[in-house]
Amino acid sequence: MTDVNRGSNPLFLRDEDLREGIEMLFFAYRDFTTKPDAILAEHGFGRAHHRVIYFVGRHPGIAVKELLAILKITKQSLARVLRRLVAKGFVEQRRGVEDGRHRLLFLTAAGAELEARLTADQRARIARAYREAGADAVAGYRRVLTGMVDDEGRARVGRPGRGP
Amino acid sequence: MTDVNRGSNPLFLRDEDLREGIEMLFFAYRDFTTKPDAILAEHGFGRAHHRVIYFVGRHPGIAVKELLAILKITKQSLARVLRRLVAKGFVEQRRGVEDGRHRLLFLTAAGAELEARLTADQRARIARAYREAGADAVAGYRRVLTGMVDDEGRARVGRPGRGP
DNA sequence: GATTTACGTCAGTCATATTGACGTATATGC
DNA sequence: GCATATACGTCAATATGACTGACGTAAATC
Repeated sequence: MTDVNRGSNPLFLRDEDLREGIEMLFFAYRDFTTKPDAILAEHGFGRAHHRVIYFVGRHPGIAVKELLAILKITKQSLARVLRRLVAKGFVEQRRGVEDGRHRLLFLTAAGAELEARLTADQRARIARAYREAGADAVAGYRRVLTGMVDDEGRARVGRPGRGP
Repeated sequence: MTDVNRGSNPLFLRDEDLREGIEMLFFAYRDFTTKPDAILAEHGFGRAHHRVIYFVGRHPGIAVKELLAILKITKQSLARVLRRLVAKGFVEQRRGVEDGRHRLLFLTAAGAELEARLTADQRARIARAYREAGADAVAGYRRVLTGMVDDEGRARVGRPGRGP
């Protein structure tokens, strides 16, 4: 086991500490989705639409299969969400040039605008928390959360582009 | 604005940094719920049942209204979940002594056992991430996440008992 | 005694997700 | 070139989770 007691104080993990960690994650996620949910409701969209818009914006030209790997849902679930986003003109599909089987996904101008609106509150929330906590705390936040996600997801965070 | 640049390095927040923060939260939450979801499926339960079991275990004797305030869902949504948990013998309702209108919620022995199973993976996950990251990082994680939740939720984290 | 509070419930609706099966177009390997 | 694998779409059935709106009951409070 590496890096035990690396900090200034030894790490005694009581059940109470662990539960606090669980709850903070729950509350943060809950409050993190409140504002976007309200914006999505204007269009009759749900949280799933937000996730698709976010990751398509983050990885322009992402293929359906790669998006499925990020979201970890079935293609049937994604299809229904994607269908509406395309129908309403927020997402655009283009046939892949190198591999004609791929349907590459892009945000339209309207999609990019909606993405910005949806993410604005979340970005502001993160920025505020980061500034109030300070750079050292941000580094700690990143270290802990990175340790919490599975290897596969760890590789995916903060690496924009087409994917592997 | 307080506490800006409190750490060893000044805080320049690029869009990239903020998005990374958003994504880590998404992936952590996603991976955090995978294992419990599988256990819940054995009983035909969903994530909502886990949340109720967790918070009833955390606050034995909590009233329905207080639970609704934590979960931020409608009483109709809670009722359906609670009904099944009571019917299957995981949660128990007792009429309040001081105030006869309250239905106080408790886990049964089976409920406590299920709660332990459900939370085991999450606790292990947090514990591992905490140990690998070190005490300083944990303090940072807590600082940042605390800044992210709304005031109301902030007061609720890590304060077991009956509630206000 | 009237009002408020806490809780339960019926009814209808919608979004998100699942499994399973089938079809089509394209790429790849022998 | 043909067989197979891959990427994607779709139809169908089903379940959970959440909502709004309305109505009822019991207990506390003013």
